[in-house]
Amino acid sequence: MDYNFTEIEPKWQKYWEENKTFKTIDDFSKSKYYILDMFPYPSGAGLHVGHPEGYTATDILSRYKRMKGFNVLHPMGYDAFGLPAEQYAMQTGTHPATTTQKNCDNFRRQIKAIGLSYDWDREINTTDPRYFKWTQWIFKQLYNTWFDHEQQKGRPISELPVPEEIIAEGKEAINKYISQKRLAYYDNAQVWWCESCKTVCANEEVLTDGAHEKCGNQVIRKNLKQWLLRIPHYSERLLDGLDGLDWPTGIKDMQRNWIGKSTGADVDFEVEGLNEKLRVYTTRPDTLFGATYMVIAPEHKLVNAIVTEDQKEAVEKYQTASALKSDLDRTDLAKEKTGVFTGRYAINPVNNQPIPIWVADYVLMGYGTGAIMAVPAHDTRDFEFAKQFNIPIICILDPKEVEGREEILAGNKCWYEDGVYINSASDETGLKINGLNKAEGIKKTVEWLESKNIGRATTNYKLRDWLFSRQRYWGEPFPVIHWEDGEVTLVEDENLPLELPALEKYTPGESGESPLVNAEEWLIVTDKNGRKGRRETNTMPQWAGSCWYYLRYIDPLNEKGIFDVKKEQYWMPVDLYVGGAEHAVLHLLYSRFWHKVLFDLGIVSTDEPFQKLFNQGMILAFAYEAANGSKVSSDLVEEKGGKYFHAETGGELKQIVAKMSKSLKNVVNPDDVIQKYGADSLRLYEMFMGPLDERKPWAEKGVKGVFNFLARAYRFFADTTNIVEETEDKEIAKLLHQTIQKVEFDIEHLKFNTSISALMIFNNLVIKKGKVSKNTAETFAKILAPFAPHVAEEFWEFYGHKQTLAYENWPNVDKGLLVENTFEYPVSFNGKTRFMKELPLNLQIPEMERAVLADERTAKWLEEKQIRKIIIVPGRIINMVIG
RNA sequence: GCCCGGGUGGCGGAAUUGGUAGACGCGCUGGAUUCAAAAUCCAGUUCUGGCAACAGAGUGCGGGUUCGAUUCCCGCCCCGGGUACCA
Repeated sequence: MDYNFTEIEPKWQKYWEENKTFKTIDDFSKSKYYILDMFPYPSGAGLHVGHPEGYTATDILSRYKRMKGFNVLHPMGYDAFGLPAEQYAMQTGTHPATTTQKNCDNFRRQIKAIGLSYDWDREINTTDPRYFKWTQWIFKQLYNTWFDHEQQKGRPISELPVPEEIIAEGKEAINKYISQKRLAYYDNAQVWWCESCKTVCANEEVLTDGAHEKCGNQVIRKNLKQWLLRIPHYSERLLDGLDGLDWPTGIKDMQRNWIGKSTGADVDFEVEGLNEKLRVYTTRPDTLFGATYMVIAPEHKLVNAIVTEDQKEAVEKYQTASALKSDLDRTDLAKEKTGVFTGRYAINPVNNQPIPIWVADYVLMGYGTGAIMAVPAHDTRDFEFAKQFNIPIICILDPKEVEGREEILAGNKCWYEDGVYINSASDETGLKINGLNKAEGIKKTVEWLESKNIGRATTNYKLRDWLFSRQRYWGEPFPVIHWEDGEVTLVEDENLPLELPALEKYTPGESGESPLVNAEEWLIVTDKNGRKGRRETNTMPQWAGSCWYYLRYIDPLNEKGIFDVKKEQYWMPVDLYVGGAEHAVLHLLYSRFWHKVLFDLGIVSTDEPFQKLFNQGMILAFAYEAANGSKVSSDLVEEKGGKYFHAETGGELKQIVAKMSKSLKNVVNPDDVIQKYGADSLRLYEMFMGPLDERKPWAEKGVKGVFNFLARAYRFFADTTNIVEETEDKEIAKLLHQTIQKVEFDIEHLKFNTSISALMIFNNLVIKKGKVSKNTAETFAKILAPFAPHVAEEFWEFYGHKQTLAYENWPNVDKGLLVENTFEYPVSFNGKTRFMKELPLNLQIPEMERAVLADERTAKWLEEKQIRKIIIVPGRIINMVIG
């Protein structure tokens, strides 16, 4: 009986498809389980073996949960807007929709060949007008929502209270006021611009070295009219929500860092000879006594007022210079700090001392107030700056028993941890914190500031407004019209979706406009009064479609609404969401933001979308490196006796592990693996490689290993002569139930590698025994089914069943079979295991002691030694302390 | 620099969370089968010494706690990811 996977697998894939085996019914009486994969961008290259890693894991869990009686929602779709299809259109004139369609068809074919149990009737595609109609609809909700900070909740814009004085100013002022509150707004924004892609990018899409994440080109700053979303309003909610989620701590930490909450105080400083106050934000108001200078950002609006006549030239020169610098230059840590004295002094409110005001670009306009008080003794950046410009450094926090304390007290070393205040009291102002520690100092100083009305406790966040438009064709059009009189209106719901016009040319406008400006007929609109308007030519970023797709799977064909309310209440939240960690902050933060807005508006029933998140690790591949460190393409590598050589130069190469890449020619295509070993082997190997969340290299030899397991299992379990109608052998029965238990536990904990190992161990035993009862064989087929569903269905049919086993009950563990009467104890002397001794588990400790002492092997280890102590842990170990 | 992960045989990785380190798989060695090979089956395989029984060493490094540490604590080193003048 040969394991003929090329026959078995298409047979069952056809069966599942024809019988709609995995169609999900909205049966509200059953317990639900919503298990979601991050949907792919359908690239022209097709799947690589990294995709099926997460997909297989969720498929195993889905199949298992079905057998456990759950109603499982397990859908797939495509995040299909994106630049590659548009770039291809520019080169060839092929409509992006055509390219996208083709790529999706290929992805679907590849995914189906893996035997994944998706409900294909729920497939969605973000570029489908029936889908993006609702993306546009959500945009309208964002536009028509404001955030009530008091209630910490998004509310309809119609409920926004407008102050009397604004109403008095008239309609224009009211509209302006309202637009300042909308979660989506249109404004001039300093944005990142990629000259090669001819589009703006969100902060998050710019890498730390200033390169565009998508293309690697260096981005520049540009001022453009853009759509932005006020995600920072939801900072606190986004932070709070994390606590209740079952997510990897690393991802939660990354989101927390990204939101970047900090608490401190705003403090107002009088400026000498000027009727202006300089407001700073500090997290360390307690160190005010140590403030020896102040810094304002070069773009600060008070710079011109503060700078004195004789410093004017130098400051202006500095402002110009830093305006020209890219953000990369400004944030490059390697460089030295720069700055210029303004010539003017501020008054430190805690002791009325004048301190110089400097302009320096290490202070950023976009955070806090764009101005700081500098405490060089207790802040490393200020310390560096003060050293450079010979500004006094006054230590006000005694670190006490710390190495280098003298240096710190002398102001030669920076100290930013806790301590006891010194030099921190003023009779004149009444603030005295000497002797207190950091926490007490902060509290007392803030109270003092507030009582004098010169400062207040404040919270700041790093999170910025989300730049939500792109100068692209292949994205969702904004349902927005800009009228000639300046009014902005949204397209009526009944006129959604607003579809993309056909274009002849996909090249973007030079001035930074999207290709949509070329579609004149689409672009220009006239209302019933003859007023002319122009449609928004920007389109939404790719994040838009992926922000809410998990909601559409719930009711994908609904034409009347975004989804049915009852269905949403039944299926949400997503119970398990599996995907790559590269979406840790972007997609997952954006999604959570939209979801919370929809929740506040009463559209969805849960505050958070994804209850449990799991990140699969990246699949890497072997690559080869020459002696000089250069990488060698895999097709030029020859293996001889476990060593690797360059096919042309003959030089020995080192095997390394690297990301799969076209240039290294080490990309593995699942199609090839399936052709050679079958889908069940592909699935098994994806899971057997190692823990799901770890990065690990693909090794074809490993695929062979799991293939051997399936082939061995097939030869045994598909052979009638091995399957007998008898009561089961005791050893097999016991191991079978241990295996059920192990597999079940491991699936629940997403430890698929060890569950497969357990199945192998069982397989090895029955083959050794030579025969097995029919009942056992059927049970084995069931527990194998989530992992290798094709071959499991084949066994099931072979044992005479007419229906799929996809909905058979998961076998129960017979606990009675697992009870052990004896245990083989490792007997150790001083912690070193010396021999094994089997003892009944019901033996009392003194009896056990006697039994071990009576053992002749014990005597050997006791020669000339005394027993000091005997440690016995029933069911675990026996250890004798001798000496 | 800071925040997360992670370092275990020739390789991928196990270890019920303090109790026999190396499950399972790959590779390798020997044997069976075969004219031969592939496939398959059986045995062995952490390292060092020994024919063997056995002995010693061993989970990145150095300390510590413990009868007992891959697991807990302290101090380092290396690799991966994130972040970066956020006051």
